[in-house]
Amino acid sequence: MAVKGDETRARLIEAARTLVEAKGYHGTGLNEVLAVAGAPRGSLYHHFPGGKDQLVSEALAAAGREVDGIVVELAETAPSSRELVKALLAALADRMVAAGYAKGCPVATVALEVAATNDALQPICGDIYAGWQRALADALRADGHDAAEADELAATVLALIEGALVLARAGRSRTPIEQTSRRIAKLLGTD
Amino acid sequence: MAVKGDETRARLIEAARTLVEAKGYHGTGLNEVLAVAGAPRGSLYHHFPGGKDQLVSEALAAAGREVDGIVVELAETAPSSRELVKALLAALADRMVAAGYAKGCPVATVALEVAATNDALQPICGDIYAGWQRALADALRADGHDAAEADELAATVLALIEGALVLARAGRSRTPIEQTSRRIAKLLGTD
DNA sequence: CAGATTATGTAGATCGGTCTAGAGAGGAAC
DNA sequence: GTTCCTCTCTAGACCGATCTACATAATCTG
Repeated sequence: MAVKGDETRARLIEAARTLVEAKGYHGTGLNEVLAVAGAPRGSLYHHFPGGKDQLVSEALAAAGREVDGIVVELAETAPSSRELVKALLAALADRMVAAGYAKGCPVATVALEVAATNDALQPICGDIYAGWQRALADALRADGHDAAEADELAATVLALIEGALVLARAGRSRTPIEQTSRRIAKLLGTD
Repeated sequence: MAVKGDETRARLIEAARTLVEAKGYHGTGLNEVLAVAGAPRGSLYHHFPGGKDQLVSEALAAAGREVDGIVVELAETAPSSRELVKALLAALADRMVAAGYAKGCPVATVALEVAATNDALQPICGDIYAGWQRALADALRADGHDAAEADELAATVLALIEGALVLARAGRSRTPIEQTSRRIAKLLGTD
């Protein structure tokens, strides 16, 4: 039956997503994923014949979509892309603190770990970031920013967000995120 | 013979520094460190009785000082803190590409891996970032920036650098670094 | 019954860490 | 000057735990 199998599969992805965000690719063992998901070993290799890399790939993709969802939700009330970015930073900071600094950017840790060593996972991380940057550039263009500059500006804003999350987790403090958030206003528009 | 011991110790730190920057804390095995350093297992636990955590701690500290050195060197010719940051970004990009994207920020990967799980290493990562931020704030103040804003501005610039390195490694491209470098002018002063 | 999924068990490698033995360079004693 | 002692450091075997991956059997569903 498809239902039960899909549930197990979803639980495995969810567990992998959480653990990988907290401890990275190498820091997350399949035993721990299985324990958190409450699934037996056999199920893992049935649903993910590609092994750990396939599981982590799908977990990263799911995490990317989760952030997309947060953005979409925030976009409904944000009056401008500038306010959207500030709201996103606040939401990411809340999420990070609530998790005891076990959450930050769900892609960054793996991206750094595998950049030079895992040709299967590296492009996946790159694609997620590219998607975020594209969406950000679209929002900036829709907001009146110069079309030619939107791409560059989107990369800068994305870098600021990622960097702020790194500093915040390293120092176990949301201060860097708040500091960066205030400065982003100066970068995005003149009001 | 104190000399020979110090050499072995230094080789172990150097090997750990390189491997940890490339693959992170969990991704770096002591066997590999020993192989690269050409040292036997006994030497490791003689010089680092605290085990892996002590070795990585000292490797991170050494990496932090290496970046300090790069900054000091660049500062001799940079006419302003803004130009210094741009030169630093270019140097980091060169270093990253030359290493086949095995180098980026030597602290970031570990900082993300251990933020919520290793109480011995987390404060060390935090301290290194705090030191960089302090130096940056001093440079900004010396450059005429408002003293009250210097701290916040330093955090933002540091976040921008860290984020640019994450995006660059994730996409195996120096483009994000170049894009953010061009945008730094808008963040740092008005010329 | 057939096919999909779960449930274990286990293989083989590698992990971090510990232990003991020995190599080799000063310094002290005579 | 030679012997011997001591202390630092190297060398490598070894331990239990854990890792990813696979194999096989039991179970469930349509």
